[in-house]
Amino acid sequence: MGNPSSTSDEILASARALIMSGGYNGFSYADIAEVVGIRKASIHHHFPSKVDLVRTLVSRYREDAEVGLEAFERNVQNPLELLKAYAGYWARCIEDASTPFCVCALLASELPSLPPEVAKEVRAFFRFLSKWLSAVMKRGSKEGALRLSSEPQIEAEAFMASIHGAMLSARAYGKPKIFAAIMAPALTRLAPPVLQ
Amino acid sequence: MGNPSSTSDEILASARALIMSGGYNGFSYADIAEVVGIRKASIHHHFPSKVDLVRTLVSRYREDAEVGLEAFERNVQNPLELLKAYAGYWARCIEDASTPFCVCALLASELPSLPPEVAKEVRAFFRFLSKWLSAVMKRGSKEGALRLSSEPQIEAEAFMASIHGAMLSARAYGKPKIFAAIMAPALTRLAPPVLQ
DNA sequence: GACAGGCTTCCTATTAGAAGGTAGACAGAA
DNA sequence: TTCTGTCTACCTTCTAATAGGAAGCCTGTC
Repeated sequence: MGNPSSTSDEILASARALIMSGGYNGFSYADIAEVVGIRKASIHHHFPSKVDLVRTLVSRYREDAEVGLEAFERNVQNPLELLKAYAGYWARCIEDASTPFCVCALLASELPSLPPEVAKEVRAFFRFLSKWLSAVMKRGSKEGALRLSSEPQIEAEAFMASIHGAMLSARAYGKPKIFAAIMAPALTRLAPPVLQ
Repeated sequence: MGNPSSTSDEILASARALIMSGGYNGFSYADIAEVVGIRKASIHHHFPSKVDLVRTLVSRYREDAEVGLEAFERNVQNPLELLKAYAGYWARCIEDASTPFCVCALLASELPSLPPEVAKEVRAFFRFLSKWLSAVMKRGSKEGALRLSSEPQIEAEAFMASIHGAMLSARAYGKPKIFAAIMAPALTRLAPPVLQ
């Protein structure tokens, strides 16, 4: 702990990439060991069990998202632009294949078979993202920066569902561009009349 | 082979339920053996390898979907009602917990780590569903039964993304009702002006 | 009708390897 | 010295898969 890229950070980073590709049961300590270049037993020193590792990883993932969204809000005031920035962030991640899928979206799909401690963290991520999107929708509606056709909470859930579904389609078709193609009309629809 | 519920059908049915809960790597031959009440080795008689089993399962899943959607089209002519029937079907499946998730949506999220033969079948399912939705959108647009704000193909992809994303949220929150709550505005938006 | 052969289905037993995890030793840093 | 991080070596359980055989069933032939 301390140096910019400690072993435990490397373990978390490789586990993140592996989960992103195949979910909780899609990777093993042996896979991480090979990527990081240490032995399996050394991983247990940092994370006694697989549950510890993934719990930490998901918790960290949510913290990173919190920091990232706060940064967005400092740079972008307009709620519509904020949603565009969020969708654009994922469009770039998917198109450059750096982060082709949301860790928590993948884990949520496996939720019933996940260890309870991990499931809890995944649910916390969904609640956090939903809350943030709800707040953006609510503010946008009040300021006239967004045109909502339902309650802000429902609009937030629908927006999140589009993001996750579009991500899934991009993966299924192997066509990253489909993500932006799906999100573009969803964003246009939210634009106030004056901008259309 | 022949009797209404053969052993191989029982194996496929239990594998389907197990995949729906935890994906490709979330179940084993031992799990199926316990549910069906036979020995692991007997499963290998029906499906020599796990890839054979899941390939058959996904292929059968697509065939079932084809038959189901054809039945919908015989009973419902109006394109908007067809989309409502499709969303309603999933709403019921999720709410009564009988089929709480789409097998292919779950497998698609794990696509990069799936055996190639299985991945191929999953992609075929997405292409099939996309094609069906596109045709419904196109016809609805021509007949004036749907009000599209984008190209029919894009509307079809966006609709499918909403279905999958809403499914994921219902699972993440453990609240089946959220599925219908997300789909309702999506369907209202597609209704032609005269119906609003 | 009897029976021989083949086929289907399931079994026990076993394999090789991967999984997550532990024990204990060692080297270097604080 | 003690703590940290890593190692080798090992354990147990699970995993998919195979070998070989027993039981039942169908079919054709005498």
